[in-house]
Amino acid sequence: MKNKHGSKRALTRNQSLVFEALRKAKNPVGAYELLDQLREHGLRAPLQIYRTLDQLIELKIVHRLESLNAWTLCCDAEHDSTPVFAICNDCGIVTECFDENISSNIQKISKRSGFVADRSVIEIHGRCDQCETSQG
Amino acid sequence: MKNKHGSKRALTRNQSLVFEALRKAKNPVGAYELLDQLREHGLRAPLQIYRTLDQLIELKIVHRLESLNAWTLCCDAEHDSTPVFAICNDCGIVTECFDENISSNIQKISKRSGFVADRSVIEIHGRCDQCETSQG
DNA sequence: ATAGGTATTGTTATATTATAACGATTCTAT
DNA sequence: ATAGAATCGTTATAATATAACAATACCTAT
Ligand SMILES: [Zn+2]
Ligand SMILES: [Zn+2]
Ligand SMILES: [Zn+2]
Ligand SMILES: [Zn+2]
Repeated sequence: MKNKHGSKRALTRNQSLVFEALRKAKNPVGAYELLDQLREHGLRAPLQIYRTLDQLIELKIVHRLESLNAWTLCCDAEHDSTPVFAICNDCGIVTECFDENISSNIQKISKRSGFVADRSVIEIHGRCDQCETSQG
Repeated sequence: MKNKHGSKRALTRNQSLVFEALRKAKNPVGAYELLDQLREHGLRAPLQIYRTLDQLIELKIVHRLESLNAWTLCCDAEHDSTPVFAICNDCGIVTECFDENISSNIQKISKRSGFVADRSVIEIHGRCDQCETSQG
């Protein structure tokens, strides 16, 4: 994904299309919903979407939400720490946040059992502030 | 799932079948794999499996691993706190563990943004102690 | 610039995972 | 026993994801 100079390569056409679709969406988007939206721009097959999403994940600008089967833009291209996603059951909004302690606790819990962590999935379901206050 | 005395009801036939299949498995099992195994005992349709799994989750004796699309027995029927699953990429073994701090951190991270947590998914992928030490 | 090899992309087909709809059966309370 | 509610079985179908291979673009050395 990087060119020979190590700098970031511009996004390919498919990558840009998927990126823009995700950027315009309020909430995470499923693969087939992306496909529907991008048909008019020439994407016809699921694999074109899935491959592109994998590439954008590799580039660290997109995350997959495992408990939703959906994808969302990363809030910030630079983080190394494990993101924590807060997912609202009502409005579907997803907030990416970080917590030093959670990351270090995962390290600890891993070391305790000799487990070497690689990738963490942390997805909290509940109700966002807005839904909580507006509807009781 | 509880009878009128509030005590735990015995498992139904389907529940027992799925429970036993999970108990015998070393690792989490997918719905269609369960279906294959239980065909000889009279289960024929995916819904019979999915419904039963939902019931066992409701009974808090089974967990679903969101990042695997698979299910596993709970290590301990009594916990209230959020389980943390360590999933080995190599051998597929899944260890359910707990960490007071992680639970309280999730509370904090939630409160910070007014989010009210409901259900947490924490799944750590990596290599288990055994795979790590045996194969370098 | 051109040929040859490599990596990426497009396309078709298919696999895997999950749910909708509805009738049959069982359970529950009177 | 009987009516209503809940659960279950069955068929069909929806939703999500990948395998296989051909076509195209890309890189490298001449
Ligand atoms: Zn991020
Ligand atoms: Zn909300
Ligand atoms: Zn458990
Ligand atoms: Zn292992």
